[in-house]
Amino acid sequence: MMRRVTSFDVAARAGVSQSAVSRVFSGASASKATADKVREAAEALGYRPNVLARSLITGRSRIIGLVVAYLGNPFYPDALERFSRDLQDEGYHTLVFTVPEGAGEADTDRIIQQMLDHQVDGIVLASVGLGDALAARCEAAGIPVVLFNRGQAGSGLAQVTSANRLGGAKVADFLVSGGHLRIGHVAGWQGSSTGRDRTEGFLERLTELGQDCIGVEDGRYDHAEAVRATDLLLAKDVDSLFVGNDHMAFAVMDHLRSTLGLSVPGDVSIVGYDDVPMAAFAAYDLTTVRQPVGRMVKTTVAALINQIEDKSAQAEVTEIDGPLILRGSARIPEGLQ
Amino acid sequence: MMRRVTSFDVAARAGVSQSAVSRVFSGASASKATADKVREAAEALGYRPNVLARSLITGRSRIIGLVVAYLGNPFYPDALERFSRDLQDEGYHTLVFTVPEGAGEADTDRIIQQMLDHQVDGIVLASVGLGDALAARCEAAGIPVVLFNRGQAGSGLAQVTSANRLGGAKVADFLVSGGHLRIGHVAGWQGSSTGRDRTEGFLERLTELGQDCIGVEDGRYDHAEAVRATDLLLAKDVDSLFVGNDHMAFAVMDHLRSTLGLSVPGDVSIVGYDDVPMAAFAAYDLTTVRQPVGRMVKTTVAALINQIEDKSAQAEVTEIDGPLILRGSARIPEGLQ
DNA sequence: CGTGATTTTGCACACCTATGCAAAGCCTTG
DNA sequence: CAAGGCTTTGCATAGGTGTGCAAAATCACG
Repeated sequence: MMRRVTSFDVAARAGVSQSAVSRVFSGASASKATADKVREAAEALGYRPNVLARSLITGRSRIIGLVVAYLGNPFYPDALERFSRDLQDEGYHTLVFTVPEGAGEADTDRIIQQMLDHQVDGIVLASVGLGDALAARCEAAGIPVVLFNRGQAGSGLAQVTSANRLGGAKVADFLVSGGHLRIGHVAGWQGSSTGRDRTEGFLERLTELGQDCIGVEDGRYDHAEAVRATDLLLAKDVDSLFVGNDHMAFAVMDHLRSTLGLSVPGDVSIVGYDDVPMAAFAAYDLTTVRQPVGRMVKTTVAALINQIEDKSAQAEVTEIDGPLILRGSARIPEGLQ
Repeated sequence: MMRRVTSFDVAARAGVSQSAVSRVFSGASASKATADKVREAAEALGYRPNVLARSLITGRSRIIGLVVAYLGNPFYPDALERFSRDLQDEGYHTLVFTVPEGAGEADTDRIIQQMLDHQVDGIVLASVGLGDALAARCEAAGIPVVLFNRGQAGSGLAQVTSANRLGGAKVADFLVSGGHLRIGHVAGWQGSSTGRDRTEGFLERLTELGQDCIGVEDGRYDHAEAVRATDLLLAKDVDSLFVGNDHMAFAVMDHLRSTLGLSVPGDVSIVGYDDVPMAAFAAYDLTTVRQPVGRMVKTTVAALINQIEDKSAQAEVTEIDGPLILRGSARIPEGLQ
């Protein structure tokens, strides 16, 4: 195993000092002449600056910690892929941390410590289920944090979500104008801001429209729970369901069609939330509110880098609007055909 | 922003030398007495060793580079989640690199360089589409590499795959004993070893059974291509299709049922490969060969760590067998009901 | 208690880069 | 040509840890 080639080697070959080499590679000022000599020598020797040494002295690792809980919901892999790509484009890298299913305080602490140990420059918390403790501790450690697809009122943390209340309202508008009279709601986990906001926006708009919601059941973003909730609502004879995310909506549709032999949208209209790629598959053809992942990720990255480069920058709270995507899982109002 | 607390601070408080502190935290020998004093002082000051400094001097970062191309196929998020978790358990961390869609030589080079820059201790190449150049260069850089779900004959690299040839053969057995007479194959990408192996195992066994394959079309692991391939095979009047992975099989089923109005398995039996979680969803209920992700990942991690800790360890080539999972997308032989 | 073997400890240096500071170089202008 | 301003350069040090080496401490044993 050859010894690594260092800036001293390059300096020697180029006939300059080590600091000159450093300056050339860190973008500081240097004359054209020396820059050329240094680059040539570096090229010849195959020199690359040692990231670790650089991070050690600058205190900036150019690594972002991405905390994620559950990749089974296809919304998150999609986001993860984009995060990795966008951060790469900005010269950052992505260290992934997964939170075990039933993560307790202890697990959370360990993860935080590990991120601090690696001196990540910033953190993206891309998981609805994470306790507030985690966010608070990141904040306390003085590391920029952005919550992705997760809000936390009054936390003072930056956050990027879709316009969940508005999205919920759009679904209400859509179902009512579609002539549905017995509307039910399999809610997203009410312990999460996204779940609550979608539900509230939905119910408020229904009230404004003078329509009742037959029933609300918490599906906890979980397949089995969603099925259980669906059964409860069916007992109340619903003709339509707003389901808190696509992942649950698939389970609901499968249950309605395969287990109960019902027709969607013939017997029950289904509307989801997220517009994951699978929602467009013909087997589901799910009408749903799109969360614009691309823009959400770009906004998150921008907010994070902004905070990193200007520590005094205040935390922004961003909501990104997404359209209702009309497909075949819910009766479509005549005017919109 | 407080200054970080260093091993010197701990040493001072504990009344020992810095090296004593270092030894306690790096697991080297130390007397019980000093170890206790050091730990207590560290606890009081909130000291944690600086990972960067440690990596700089030991040359080991305890970071694994995970290269992945396409997370749209749910097999990979599942694997990624497990990698992150298992590596965390072993004290390693996961730096994720995504290869852009049409990645050229230049992109590949950049990714390698970035991994080398970060001095990753090992690399997992979890992508079938990656050029051999990447693998070769990692090897050249002297960093342990394991190919995940991807083979490369004669490369001398460690690799972990499922038993793809055997899996293909199982499908052949199953379709033939189910009484199918006009069998077609939407192949996985023939530029990948997984694709080729599944196809070869399948075709060889068909031949052994004295049965012809009506036609083979390369679906390139892509939705649109799979649909195109399906149309070509349907023109030959197939009664069953072995599709190279589940991800394509979903597209094929959607196309058959929704676009063409055919019944699965009534008109055409479909068998996939992977057994991603979605294959169990009622809408598809896909008969498929399971790739045991959990064991594949664990094996990969073990092989990688083995190579890291014992550089002379020779690269192992592991194949892991997985069962055919019987569901409703293909006619089931009477004996197996 | 003395001697030799073994463990523990501290010193000093290495790892590799970035950066403040002062000296040296260059350019401009009268 | 000289003076003054600006840019470039090298020196030296910091950043926080691991580790070889030799001294010191501990232990075993006669």
